[in-house]
Amino acid sequence: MKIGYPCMNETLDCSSARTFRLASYSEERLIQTVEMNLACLRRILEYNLEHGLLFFRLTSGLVPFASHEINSYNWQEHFKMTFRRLGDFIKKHNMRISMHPDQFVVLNSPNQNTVKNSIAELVYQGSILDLMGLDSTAKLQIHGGGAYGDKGSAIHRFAEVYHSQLPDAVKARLCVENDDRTYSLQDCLVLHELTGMPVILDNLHHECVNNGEPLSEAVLLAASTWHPEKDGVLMMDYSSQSPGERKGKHIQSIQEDLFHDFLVETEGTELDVMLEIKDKEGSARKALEVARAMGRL
DNA sequence: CGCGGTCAAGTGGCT
DNA sequence: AGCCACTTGACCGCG
Repeated sequence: MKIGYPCMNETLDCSSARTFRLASYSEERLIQTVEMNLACLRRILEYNLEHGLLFFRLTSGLVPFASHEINSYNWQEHFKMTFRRLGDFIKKHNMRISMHPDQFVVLNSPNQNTVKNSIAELVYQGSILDLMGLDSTAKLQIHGGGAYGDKGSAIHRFAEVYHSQLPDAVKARLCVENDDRTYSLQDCLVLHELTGMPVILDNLHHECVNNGEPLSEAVLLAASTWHPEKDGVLMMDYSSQSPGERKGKHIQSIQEDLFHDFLVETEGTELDVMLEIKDKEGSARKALEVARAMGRL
């Protein structure tokens, strides 16, 4: 089992998601920013290695405006070697990588322009992983999208876009994750049937929206959608509810007893865990200790 | 130099 | 009807 955290490191004094306003766009600014972002990413990966954190989610902000029409610069070529070196480091240390395109990526939107922009964003994020030379076990995780008052047809529209419009390079990496209000695990399993995409399970979202499956059963169902060679082992997002706050809100810092219970419930299934917890690597390191003490690493 | 309004993009639940 | 949260705040103009 690999344990990790998303996007940013709070210990280090750098960000790999620096950006700028569209109004300030220039090629020079773009190059400068990407350079800083990738340098910071390198430091984060080194930190992670040093602390045994072998799962990491890359921020989608590595290359600002990468899928925006204003950006016609060939940053792929310009940063080719830097990406390759990052990828070599990742592979050398057997790290697992994911990316999570944000809420604007909606493949089943009735708005064709939204779909077009979504695909461009997926192509961009996939190309990061391609430039790093990572295989298809490095994943892009998205949600089902909107329901538009008729989730059944929204699901089928998703599948149709998947088959008719997505490049193979994206399809090879795409996964669907259950969300906290619309697409349950069961809905994601239908999407899996229609497309072959593996299903990422988020335990907190599953608490919010489910069809009565206990977590232990949900984990088995999700794991069955992962092809061991092509996809790697099941990825899960782990969090717990922030007490007294809006349903689905992530907790500030890991509660070790709950994480312990989670590991008990998932016993017997191989999985990599992404900790979606506010204090990032702090909680990830605590989780590592819990897992270590239980002999799960 | 610190604060606060705003930032490329969509959706649905809550107040 | 408008606000807010979402995998992650960061930028930038203003005082």
